[in-house]
Amino acid sequence: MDEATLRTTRSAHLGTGEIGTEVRVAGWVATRRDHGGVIFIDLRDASGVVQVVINPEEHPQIAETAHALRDEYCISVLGTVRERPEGTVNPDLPTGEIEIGATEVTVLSPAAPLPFQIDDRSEVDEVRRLEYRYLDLRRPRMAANLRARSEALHAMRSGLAEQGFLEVETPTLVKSTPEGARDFLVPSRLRRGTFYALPQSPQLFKQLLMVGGVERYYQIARCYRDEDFRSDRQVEFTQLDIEGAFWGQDQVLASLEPVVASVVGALRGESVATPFPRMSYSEANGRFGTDKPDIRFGMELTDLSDVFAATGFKAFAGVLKTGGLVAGINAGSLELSRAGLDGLVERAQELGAKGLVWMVVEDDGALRSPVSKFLTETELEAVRDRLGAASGDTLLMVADEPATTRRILGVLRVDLGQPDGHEELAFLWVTDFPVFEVGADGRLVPAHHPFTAPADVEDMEKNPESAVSRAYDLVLNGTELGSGSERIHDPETQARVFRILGIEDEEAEFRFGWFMRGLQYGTPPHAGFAVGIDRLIAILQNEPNIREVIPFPKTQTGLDPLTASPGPVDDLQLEELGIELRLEVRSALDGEAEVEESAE
RNA sequence: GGGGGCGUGGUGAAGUCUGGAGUUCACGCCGGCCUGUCAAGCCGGAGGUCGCGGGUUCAAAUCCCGUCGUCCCCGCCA
Repeated sequence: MDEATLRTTRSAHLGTGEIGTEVRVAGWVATRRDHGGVIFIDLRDASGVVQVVINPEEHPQIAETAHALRDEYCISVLGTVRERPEGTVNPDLPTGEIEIGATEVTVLSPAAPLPFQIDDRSEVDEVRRLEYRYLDLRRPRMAANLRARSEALHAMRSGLAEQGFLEVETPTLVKSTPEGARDFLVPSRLRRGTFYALPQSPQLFKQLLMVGGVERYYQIARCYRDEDFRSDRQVEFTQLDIEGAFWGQDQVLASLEPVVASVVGALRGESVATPFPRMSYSEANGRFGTDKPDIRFGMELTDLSDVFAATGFKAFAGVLKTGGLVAGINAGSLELSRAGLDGLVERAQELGAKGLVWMVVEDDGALRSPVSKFLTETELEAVRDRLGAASGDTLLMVADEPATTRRILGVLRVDLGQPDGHEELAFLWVTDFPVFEVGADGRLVPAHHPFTAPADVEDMEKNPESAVSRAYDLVLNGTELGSGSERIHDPETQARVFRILGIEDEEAEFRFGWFMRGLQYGTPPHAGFAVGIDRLIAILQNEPNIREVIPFPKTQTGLDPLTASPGPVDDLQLEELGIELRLEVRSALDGEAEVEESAE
């Protein structure tokens, strides 16, 4: 088979310039309009669509073939490019001024009746789309997203190559370091009883590349985290991973900004102002109640603690007495029913609030609220004033521990105020993250990861809970696109961080000894970042979830409907690995198989 | 681990609240007619155990219980 025997040009490359020339095109039957006599075929290939005309009077030998064509048949057509007759030009089609008068039609492959139509006009159940992903990829939406993804990767690679970055591949079978997310494990056959893990990120390898004298590294890296799915989370995802030696935060941000901007340019044809604005972690939390603020809209948090300093309203007074925070947002004109307002209260409770105070501003300025009767006129007036209340506005207040108050109002703010699409792009660097957070069990956990450099080592040991790090996030429209930091480059500081985290020297040696040894050999100060590519492209393509920009994604329960993966394996395979399934697991699998058999 | 939405011919939806014959709409599929359409048009036809299991009832797509799948959210995601 030679391409020249199947086609000599691409559909979308044809125009009035080719009129009179004989061409051969190949592709898929997008639509077929059979008039009994003349038959029109819209032939689609990767470049676009061109109209093929079959006239049985001129070429009776191909009429039968053409009549039998069905949607999505793969065909090759020989014919002559000609101007369309007057009045039949299609201005909606890039090739709409011309058509191909067919002299020969060859069916390369017929297509079975389709499970869904190859167009964007109807929403098809996503599992069905994934089961037939190869057909889904022919639809304009997915074809455009695949193309966009490719262009984004290309823009990243060329932008980083220009800056002298070296693309280095790190392994995807690595040592399990049970920190943070759950690892995917891969059993070793040659060393039975031991396991590789799939990498959660190339973090330690890229740091060792800095030790290895690779001064500027990047990789388009596949990463794996065995945690529950979300619309912006798959267990397997792709990040743009970079690291630079002799760098600090400013060099990292300055290197990434033009790369991200060129991706936006490639996908949207618009320019993004650089440098991106920056905001500290504490400012972001104070103003927006989150470390990933969507700054496309206001509705900022207002501290009302002083207003209620001497309040008789017990719910607020109690919280304030124990160092809590009373804050509010003005959600604007929501026009919610009582049930709608109750829904907000439920949402707040779902997020962990003890309660939510709502107030609706009446036409006369009065505040309609279940708690109005507990508040003085002075307090109500101050609330109106501080929140800039206008007639019809809904005001929401939360009283709790400061972090809880901010977090809940931050989520409600996004629920109620966030713009629907992503027409506008608001990039933001959030800087000066804390080194540690207090985990659920009361122990300190890294706010980013344990290799993040503290701003001040002495301060970190004295006040670990409030210590600031050299870590930063990139945020786009309220979505965290990625994070990075200046890294710890001396082994002693690294050991001190591990100790604060409760990882004793012996354990640190067992888990990270291989890495810490590397730090002993003249490690340059270094810093880096990782950008979530799936999220970035999804937002730029205005897609509601990252599955739309991943060629073969998984469902929320980790199933790939196309391959029915994950699936059971042979006993022989398990035996080679020295693995035996627990009885209840095995019988659950057998039960499933029986159910499937009896269904047939 | 928890909360919620959804599941109806091949596809998308309506019907479910308020039980009464598998009813309807659009697309697709099959056949016929049709020589300038471009989401072609016209005529005809086929196609569904209403996700699955159980219960209530004279009667269940509809009410109840359970279960499976899926999506969204909380937890989780160094």
